[in-house]
Amino acid sequence: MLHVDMDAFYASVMIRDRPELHDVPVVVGGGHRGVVLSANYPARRFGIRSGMSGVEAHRLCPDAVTLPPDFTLLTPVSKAIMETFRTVTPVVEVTSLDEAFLDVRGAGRLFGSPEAIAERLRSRIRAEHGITCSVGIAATVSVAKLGSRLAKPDGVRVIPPDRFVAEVHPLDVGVLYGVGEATRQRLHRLGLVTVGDVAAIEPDQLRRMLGGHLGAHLHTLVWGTDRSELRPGGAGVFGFGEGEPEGSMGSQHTLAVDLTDRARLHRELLRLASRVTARVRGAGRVGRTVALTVRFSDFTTVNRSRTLAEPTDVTQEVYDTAVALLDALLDAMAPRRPSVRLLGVRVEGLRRVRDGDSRQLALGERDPGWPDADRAVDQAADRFGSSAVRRASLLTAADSAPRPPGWPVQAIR
DNA sequence: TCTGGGGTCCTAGGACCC
DNA sequence: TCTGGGGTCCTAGGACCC
Repeated sequence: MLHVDMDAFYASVMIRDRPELHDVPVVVGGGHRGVVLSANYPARRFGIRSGMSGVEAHRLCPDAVTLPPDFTLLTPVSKAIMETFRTVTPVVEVTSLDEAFLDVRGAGRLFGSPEAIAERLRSRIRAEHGITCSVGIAATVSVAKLGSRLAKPDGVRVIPPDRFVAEVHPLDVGVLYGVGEATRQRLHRLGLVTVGDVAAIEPDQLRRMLGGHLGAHLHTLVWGTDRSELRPGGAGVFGFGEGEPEGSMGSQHTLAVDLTDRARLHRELLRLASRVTARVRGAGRVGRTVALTVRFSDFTTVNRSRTLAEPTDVTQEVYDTAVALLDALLDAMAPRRPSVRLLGVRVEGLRRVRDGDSRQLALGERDPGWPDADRAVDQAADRFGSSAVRRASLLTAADSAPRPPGWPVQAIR
């Protein structure tokens, strides 16, 4: 099993063709109210890490160059790299734009040892894309993942089963794939600091201490015996695979300023619902549950959801449901008028559209016009770009400027 | 001028049915 | 009249990942 992880992927790709930025600190993401997505190694020398707030990064290194992520650049590079992986094995589990697990057990005859395969992939990626990556080699997913982390940057680390205890048991439990900050704190409070400390606990006791699933899972992690079979295709980073879905699609946005005004919040919900349902339709899916996320200024976050009688991909239905959920939430909090920092809309319980769905969707008590309006919006977006068509209620003053001939009409309601 | 946006999975309680 | 389990669906929250 190989885990291949690009080094500072977003930053590396964004500055690849800009040599003047190679040796200066570069931060991708961050900015106004955002967090750092990626930082190159010069920036990391100042203590900048991904996940940190943009403000914090700026404090650590005011001279760093900040770039927004350009997915028209990043996505093709990612896809090409994943295709390179598939030249050595068909069993590739893609977990994000910049990392994947490879089952190379069947590739030995053609390509040699896992170490040889790792070096082969690393040199191809360096030659074809001008970026480096790190590889972990082990028997299971979590150990391979740990290996690539320990190998960074630009290295390879093998952790064979017979060296697992010696190499991993002395480390902090937080290094394990699946042990985040909350679980790490919980274990530390129980006096379990290293991986070895947790390994010394009987599985039954671990389950009693932490709950059935987490206890059992943790026991496999501390002995390096978690899963060794991959799920080819992965988590649908580039869209769904062929299997029946389950799953969800959502969109959320931190507002430029916190808002209390309902009309403006509703407008934001319309923007989010439009974006989400366009993706749902584009994937040929419908979903039954609409979920709303609201983060308030004090950073408390609540979720409200409603399951519809029939699955939908109709913008108006998702929007109406999200508005109802938000209004009910805010009404329940009255007379306080909490200010909202972030809104999110998600469609859950997705499944593939079946024959006859579209007719069903257009009948019954539903407004028959909306699916047609959605289709028109999708077609115009295909031709002119997603910013070409918006509800009139989302137009700003700048949008009323004259348009070039042939530019599509914008108003739908 | 603290703390993004895209997801998955698990837990737990209540409703409802058998 | 009281007592009971199991299963499924829905909702809310939380942990985790990149």
